[in-house]
Amino acid sequence: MDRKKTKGRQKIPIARIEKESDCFATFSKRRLGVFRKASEISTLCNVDIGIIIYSPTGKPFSFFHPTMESIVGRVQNQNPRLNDASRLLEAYTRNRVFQLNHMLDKFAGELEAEKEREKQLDNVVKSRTGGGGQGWWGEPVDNFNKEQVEEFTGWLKHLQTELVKELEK
Amino acid sequence: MDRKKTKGRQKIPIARIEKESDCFATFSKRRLGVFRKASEISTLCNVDIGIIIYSPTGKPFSFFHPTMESIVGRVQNQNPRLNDASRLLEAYTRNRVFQLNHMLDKFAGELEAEKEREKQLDNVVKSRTGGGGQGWWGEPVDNFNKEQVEEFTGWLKHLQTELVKELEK
DNA sequence: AGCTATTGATAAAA
DNA sequence: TTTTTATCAATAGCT
Repeated sequence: MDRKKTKGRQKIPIARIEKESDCFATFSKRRLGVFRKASEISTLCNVDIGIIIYSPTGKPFSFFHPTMESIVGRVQNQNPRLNDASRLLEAYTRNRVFQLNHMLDKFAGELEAEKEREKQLDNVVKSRTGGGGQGWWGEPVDNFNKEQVEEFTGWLKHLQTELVKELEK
Repeated sequence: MDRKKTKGRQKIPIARIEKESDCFATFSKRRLGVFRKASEISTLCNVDIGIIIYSPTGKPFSFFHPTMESIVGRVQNQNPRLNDASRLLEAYTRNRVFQLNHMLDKFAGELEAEKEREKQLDNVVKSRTGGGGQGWWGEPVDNFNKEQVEEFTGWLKHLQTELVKELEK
């Protein structure tokens, strides 16, 4: 007998999903769906797009094509004041690397591989935030947990977005 | 005979659509599709999302959630910009703690004393940022090199000062 | 994290 | 552009 294995996709109302586990599952699936759609339209029509979305737990996720700089850059051209915000963010990034290295040096200084890892971290940071890339999810990042990179870059992008929102008022 | 009226949807490669009219048509439809998906996920999961997309002709379109509510809420504040700067700083600090813990976890996981040190670091940072206290620049911290604290808080102060200067303009 | 039965999105045509 | 139709793609409910 061939009973159906599942009910398959069912129609749901577009309203708050109260059950937390369902909400998280839906968010995971649909977030990827939105990013995929964004990627497709940017490729099909050769247009730039940027998305920021916060998870139910408040964690920021983002998608930019080709780069965050290119998206935000256009806004900056219309608002000269934003250049200052950009400089701030750059300074923040530089200091952050310094800060992290310092912390690692203090708390993990005993590790032999530390120097190498610091270098890797530095490279990751540079490659994630530097201009001229092929888009943020071009090449995979070796030697580094992808989730961690997402968290980190997500935060940087989050900060810039907040600044943009603030200064656009 | 009932010949089909159209071929219906056909599979297409995700590659640049060269024909301009097709490209524009696809952009129109898919832009709405992306916005609809964004609206749905924000409703289903009660999350915030923002999208900026540029049309093939360079015209910007955007979708934000929430919209009205968040703006109205800010207007009610006396000094919304300073509050935003504070909020930024708080978010920065929270993320920084999270990030540092992750870094330590990743790069110094081998250390036996790691957990203890993480705890110490966490405590230090928490005492810097602790809610309802005298503010993050309060009293000095035990269990931590004074120089390091100064360096760290110095950077935070610097960031806040810069933000305030920027946002007060 | 995977699997299907369904619903939903959309390419082509008008 | 927007609508209709036929088909392809995304995903809700289960495991």
